[in-house]
Amino acid sequence: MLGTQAAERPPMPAPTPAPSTLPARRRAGRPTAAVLDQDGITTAALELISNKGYNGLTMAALARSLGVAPSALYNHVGSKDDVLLLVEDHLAAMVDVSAFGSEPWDVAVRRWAWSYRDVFSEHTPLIPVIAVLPVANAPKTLAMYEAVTAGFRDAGFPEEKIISAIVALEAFVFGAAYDVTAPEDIFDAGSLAEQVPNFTAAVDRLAAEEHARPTDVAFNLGLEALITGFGALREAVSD
Amino acid sequence: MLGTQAAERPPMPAPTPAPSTLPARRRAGRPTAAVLDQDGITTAALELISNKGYNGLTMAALARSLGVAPSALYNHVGSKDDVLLLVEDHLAAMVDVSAFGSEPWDVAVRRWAWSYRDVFSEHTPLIPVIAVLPVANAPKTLAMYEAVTAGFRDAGFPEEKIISAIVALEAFVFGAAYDVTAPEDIFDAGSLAEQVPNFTAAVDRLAAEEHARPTDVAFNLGLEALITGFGALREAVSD
DNA sequence: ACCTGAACACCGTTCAAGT
DNA sequence: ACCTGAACACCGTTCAAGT
Repeated sequence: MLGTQAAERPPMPAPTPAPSTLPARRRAGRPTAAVLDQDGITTAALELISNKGYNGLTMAALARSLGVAPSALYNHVGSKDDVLLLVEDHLAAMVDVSAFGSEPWDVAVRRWAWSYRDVFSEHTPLIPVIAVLPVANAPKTLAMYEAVTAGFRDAGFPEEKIISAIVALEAFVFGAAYDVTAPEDIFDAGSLAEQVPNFTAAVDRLAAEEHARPTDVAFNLGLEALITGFGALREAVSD
Repeated sequence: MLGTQAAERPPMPAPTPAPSTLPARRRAGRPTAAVLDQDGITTAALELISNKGYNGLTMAALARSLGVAPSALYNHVGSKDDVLLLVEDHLAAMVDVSAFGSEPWDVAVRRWAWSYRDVFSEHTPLIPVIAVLPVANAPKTLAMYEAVTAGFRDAGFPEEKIISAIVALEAFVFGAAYDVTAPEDIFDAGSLAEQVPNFTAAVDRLAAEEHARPTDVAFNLGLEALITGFGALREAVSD
């Protein structure tokens, strides 16, 4: 018993710790300089998600990767949802809105929508958060909306329809982001195949036809229909 | 101490319990007739979701509402995700596909899509589950796909495009289901309003204009664009 | 086969104590 | 103000024991 107990902790810790590459163990109490901030938390969360996925993003794991106790995080965020919000806003800044203002409207929408889908298809657990997210709490997300709205206005879109069109496009983008993550054989009816002959035939026919990823073919089909439909709403514009 | 201990449990339980309206406490061991099945679990889960929302749907709460221990559930489902799958398949049967085969294609798609959105807008936590769900495990969901596929084929849709069109419509429906749940002031930029003038103007303009719910206006706009765009893919058909 | 009851390995979050 | 450490009230899931 004594032997195993001794192994748990060094018997005489040095009063002044020797210089070491190991992170010095922090004593309780306020550190002289804050070790955490929202940017650092965001970066660590993204790193964790990239390595372990969203199941690996726990407050404990996040704290560990930052070298602090879990409770320390709550000095900088109100909840885990706040962390997800920080991540979401970071990702919104990566969505490509550069074509609005430089390219024709349809080209700009196409580039924006594909980029938006690609970014969030790797982060679908954020979608429920975004959908309910007041934009006031997400400045980079808001900046994205501003760029897109300006693009629609300059393209001659009637102002009262701009938000509705963006909301509809965004709904399609989010739904399509989930579809990207679906398993390839999601439409395999298995033993029930003979009970759904039309469906099975259509699935087989698509598989025989396609070269591109089915999820990309579907996204392209829907996006082009939306662009065509919404393009007809535009009023005559000079340039 | 003796007093409090006595209060925890009746000191002498009757060997044969007297008839009572209280549910008789089950002893350990296999009951003579199974008390659980998948239908009962599904019904109890729906009831729980309806009363307490998805946060209230825990394996413990589900077991309690069924009068069993939580571990008993695992004789009938493999995991909590299996429970969500049972609920999803039940809801799929409530989606209105009745217009396929009796009404024109565009009317049928319109009725299906609105119904699909309405059903799942109250059950958005299922959407991540459906998106990755192999249809072989969800017979009622599969039956819905069969009805829609047959409707598209009979309307003269080229077979190799049917699945892509359905996937695109479904993506839009799922994204729109989230939008229904969004708070009304989701687009209020707050103190950042002056930094996003185009966006703020468009949001204000929409608010001044609309009578219907903004989420319904956006859904209608997108759905009609998709119906128009996809309708053009149809080949000439006799009836 | 199908139940109970105890246990396991987690969660997110709170809060007193320390500097 | 910003950290540690202990504690709280949960989770979903496993498994031996019982009939």
